[in-house]
Amino acid sequence: MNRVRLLVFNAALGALDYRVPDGMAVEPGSVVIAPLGPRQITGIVWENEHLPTAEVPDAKLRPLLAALPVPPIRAQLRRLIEWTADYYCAPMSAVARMALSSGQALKGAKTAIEYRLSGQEPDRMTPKRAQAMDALQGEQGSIRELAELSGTSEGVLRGLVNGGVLEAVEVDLDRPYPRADAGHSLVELNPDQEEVAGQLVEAVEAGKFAPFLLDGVTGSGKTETYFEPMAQALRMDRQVLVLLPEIALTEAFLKRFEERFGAPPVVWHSSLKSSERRRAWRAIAAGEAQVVVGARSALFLPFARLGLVVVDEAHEVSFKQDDGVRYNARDVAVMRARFEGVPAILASATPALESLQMAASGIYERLELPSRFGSAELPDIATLDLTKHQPARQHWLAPPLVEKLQERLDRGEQSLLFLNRRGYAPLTLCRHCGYRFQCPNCSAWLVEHRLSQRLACHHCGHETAPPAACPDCGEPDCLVACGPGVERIADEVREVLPEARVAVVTSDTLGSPERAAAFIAEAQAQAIDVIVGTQLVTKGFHFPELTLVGVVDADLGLEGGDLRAAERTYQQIAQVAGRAGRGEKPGEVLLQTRHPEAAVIQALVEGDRDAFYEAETEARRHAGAPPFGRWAAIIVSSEDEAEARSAAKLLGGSKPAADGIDIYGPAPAPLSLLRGRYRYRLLVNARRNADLQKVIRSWLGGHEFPRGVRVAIDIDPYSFV
DNA sequence: GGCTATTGGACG
DNA sequence: GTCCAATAGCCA
Repeated sequence: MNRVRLLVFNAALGALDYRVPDGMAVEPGSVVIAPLGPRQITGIVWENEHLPTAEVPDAKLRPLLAALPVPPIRAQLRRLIEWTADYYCAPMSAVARMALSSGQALKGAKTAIEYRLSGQEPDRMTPKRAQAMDALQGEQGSIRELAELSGTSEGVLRGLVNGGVLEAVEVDLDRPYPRADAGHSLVELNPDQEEVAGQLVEAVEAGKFAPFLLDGVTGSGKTETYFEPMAQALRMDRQVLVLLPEIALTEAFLKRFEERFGAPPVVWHSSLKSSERRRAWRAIAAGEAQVVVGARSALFLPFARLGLVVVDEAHEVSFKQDDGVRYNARDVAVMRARFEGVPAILASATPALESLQMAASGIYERLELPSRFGSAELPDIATLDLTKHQPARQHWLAPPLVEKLQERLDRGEQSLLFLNRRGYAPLTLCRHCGYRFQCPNCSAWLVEHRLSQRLACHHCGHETAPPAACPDCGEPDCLVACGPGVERIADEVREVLPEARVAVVTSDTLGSPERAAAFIAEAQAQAIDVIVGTQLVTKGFHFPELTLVGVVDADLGLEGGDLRAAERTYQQIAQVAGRAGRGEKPGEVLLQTRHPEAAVIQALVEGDRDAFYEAETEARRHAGAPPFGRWAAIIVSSEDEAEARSAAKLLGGSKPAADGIDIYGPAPAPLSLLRGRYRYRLLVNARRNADLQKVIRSWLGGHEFPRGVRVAIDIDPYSFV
């Protein structure tokens, strides 16, 4: 009897055995439809020895219903799915689902009927028919397209179809992508870039796993450098995966890519339409998509012959997925390259400490681009002590910063103000009774968005219109906005520099690729004088006339005291500073701070990255954090506060005592109410040699929880939220 | 007894 | 996850 094991797309079931009916051909990796009770489910044929399950007698097995018309998921990707599920303590089915991320593609080709001349003569010739036959020589298309082309009516053409003069052809709706050409337009590299590019090209040629840390200062031309190994992969007819942290960044990247390779790459992100998704997925699986640029979800795409993996802005925290399967795309990307046996390039101007450590210990090869491209110099960074230079009441820009902005405006240069807070004001309260507007689903204040006239929660999407009177005491016109968001800073700029053209750049205003492209075009055409933006503006953008960067609140990121606060602050400010002085003119950066003596701020001012990383390394060693130890967070949540608390307590009461493992908590999670769920958190710290995942699995595996309770495991947590 | 809400187990 | 059947809870 021909039986197979399936990984079925159901977290609770995992693996089930089925019988392969006569005449159906399946192999490991085949995507199939199987019966489950009265329903049908999708599954992937898996190796028995990789997917244990309870033995079930042959007689109980039901036959598979169908094999789907897609190439089998290759062993390399199956191993990656296993590794990811194992490392992040996630169900394999949830990880596998990310690989089959286009339901449409699984159904196979979507075809349409097109028509072309068959060579047969019509039984009866009319002037219209002659005109059509004349115009359609060598053409093919739908009836509508051909009618347009020939200047005749659809009726005339239907007549020709019935008479056999036009023959029907079935065509694949998913048109092939334009081919990228490795030699389309070569860019000139400086000697540093040449050297690094040469090494990377060799690595692609060798076709072996090799992880690289491409460590280049902002503006050093990292992208152009890693374009060369990409070109090498194209010459070898191998595919390339490029991961970018934000969709907003892809526009700028696409433009540079097209200039270099003569055709746009295939893009992949969560907001693709289902038809685009199908087209991309099928082209990737067929090996026809040459270069795929995507957000982290592109990691699990079924490449047919991957030749290189690139992670750009590899330090970005947005590579850490925080819902569903909580994985870090940067780390999984390296594993993907490893299973595929190809090089991986992590590119960043401010690498994560873990990445630097990997380089220091010889696991990653570090390649440096120490200077900016061309004549550009790194900008001067100085602090602006807010305790000495106080902004006016209800204002947040200190006078010296305003003067600098005015100077740039007078010279026709651009400025950028960075504040990592969307909206107008982070808190609204009633002047009369002190009532604060809070989200009903989360323990968070509602943020006022004046542009859209809403009070919005940034965690769950809850929104209301600002009321005319206080909902608590009923006093009319009593609401006051507290603190600044980017919209409010933009208002302040318009007030102090009335003639300046100001643009607000956040995920609210730059949500779609079209709007991102429009903004970039406007900024490059010098139609904007002052850009006010959140972390979205810290990366990727290249505006040669931008010579001043003001960080509105350099201390903001240090609040909250989480593990990576200092590193994130350093990276964010170094990145945003890197937007200044990328052209001929030198750049200047002003950091508004109340703690000019803080180590992070000092390191930025001195430009002493090594000193910062050394201090940070010591802090990590002390906290048992990566790379010296590892953390995991276990979040117990329920819509019922008491239920969540008691479940968390129960878990806490059964903490295992394992060597090299410490467990803390439970305590209310930093956001103790999120999207209507009450949350408690336990933290697990493991020495480097302890098996963190194994301890957690056996600890949680021995527990039954009430229905409403969810337990989420976050390995290597980032946000600590 | 007859109806609905809840819960636990099976699904291969 | 979802369906189904057994069970508990409720009213008449």
